[in-house]
Amino acid sequence: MLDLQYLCDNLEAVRENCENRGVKINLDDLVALRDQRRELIMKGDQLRSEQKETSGKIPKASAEDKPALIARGKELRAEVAEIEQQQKEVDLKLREVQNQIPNMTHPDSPVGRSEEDSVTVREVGEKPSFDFKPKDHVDIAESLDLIDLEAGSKVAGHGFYFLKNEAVLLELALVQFAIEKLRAEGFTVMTTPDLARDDILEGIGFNPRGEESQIYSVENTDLNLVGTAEITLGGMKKDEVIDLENLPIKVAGISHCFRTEAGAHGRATRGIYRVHQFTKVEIFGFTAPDLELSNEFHQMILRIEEEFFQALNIPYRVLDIATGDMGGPAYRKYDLEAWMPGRGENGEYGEVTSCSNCTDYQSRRLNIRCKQPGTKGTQFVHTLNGTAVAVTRALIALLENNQQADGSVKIPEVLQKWVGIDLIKPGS
RNA sequence: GGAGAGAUGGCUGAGAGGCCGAAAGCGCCGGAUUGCUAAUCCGGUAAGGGUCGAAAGACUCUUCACGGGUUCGAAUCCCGUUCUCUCCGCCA
Repeated sequence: MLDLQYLCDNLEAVRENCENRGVKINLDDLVALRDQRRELIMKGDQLRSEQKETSGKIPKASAEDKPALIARGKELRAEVAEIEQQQKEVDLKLREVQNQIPNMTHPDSPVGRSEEDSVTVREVGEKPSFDFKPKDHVDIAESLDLIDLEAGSKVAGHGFYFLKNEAVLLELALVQFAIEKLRAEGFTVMTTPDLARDDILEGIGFNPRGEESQIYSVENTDLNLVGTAEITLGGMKKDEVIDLENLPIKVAGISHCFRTEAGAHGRATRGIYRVHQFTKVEIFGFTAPDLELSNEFHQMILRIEEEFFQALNIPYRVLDIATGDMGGPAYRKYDLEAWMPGRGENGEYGEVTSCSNCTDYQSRRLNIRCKQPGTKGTQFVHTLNGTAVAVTRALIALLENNQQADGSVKIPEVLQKWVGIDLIKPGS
């Protein structure tokens, strides 16, 4: 959510930004509602002021003056209630409009409506060349007995899976490797709740209930299965005031991610590329409200994400995501796409991680502020998030890039200490 | 799941219908003083909305977990909710 005052003071810039982001919105409504709100506040203030004054006189008033004052007090109470009701309604409408307006955008983000408009920043690593037809992860997993998709469908439906044997060890190894790396980078690591309340989801920018929601919600409660630990890691500081000297806060969390994938039917449904549940290690940061600092933090997250895939020896490219494709809260967003030799005809890149600088868009709604000792007031912190590793996608890249002609798969060296072997062989 | 206790400013913690946006302490800021990794003294110090103002600021309203209610008037009384703590039960 953006600041109301800011929105009204920068209508043209906001209008252009909405245009670039592909968000249709009537900003005139916003201004009209803001004006209504202002009038109601002024009227209400005036009435409450008189109300205070009236009731304040009563203890000292003479017996003959009292009844009139009390009667006036009753009148005022009714008038105040009326105004407050109107203001509540206006505030609600205002909030609705405000929530649809996306964050402002980094000046360097490529302008465009779709994925194709994103810009490749760099390609890193050498794509493996095979002297055989590389298999996709489903076929590899089949011959090595690593994933049971049918069992997943049986117990929970399409989009669920069982990892088996070395795939289990690989999941744990990927998580451990990520955690080890993040601790070395100074992050406080944690495991997080897999459920969160509606208001936390909304604060982060998710729409927990509704037709096209990506979120599984639990009936008869205000709880939802989280789509990412970004929700819980960001939500953990809700309503807090943080001393400036304690920023930045660097946290990372292991969680499961649950996504309904509503509207994604028919898109890359094979295997474990698009699933309803996966394990992820998420990076999250709270910084001072200073673009220089949060942009720097953003670059650090990107660096960590890249180093992770470099260490696994998986080729990838970095995309600077176009305005129309980055979602409401982000000010700037990068994706890492790993090379997946089994995708498409001759291999394709597939998204494995992303990272966003959300500036104060999330913190405003979550009410996460910071305070500098000795200064008046508070400011909303900047929040950032990124994926250290999303296990299923990383697993796809790992299996497909490291497959051998004999059907075996090499384990990247950095993971071997956890997996315990250097090669997954058929029938082993 | 059952019983009880609680939720007050950045933190600790008083307050028990009007004199309370709220004592005191800590912390923080400014100053004085002595000098020596500090002590003492004095003063200041909540957040948010709105109006006016170029700004500094002035004025005003809201906020004592949240939502209702009683009342001319609620941190204070009543009801509901959430959360925390203690005890009991159950349980990995």
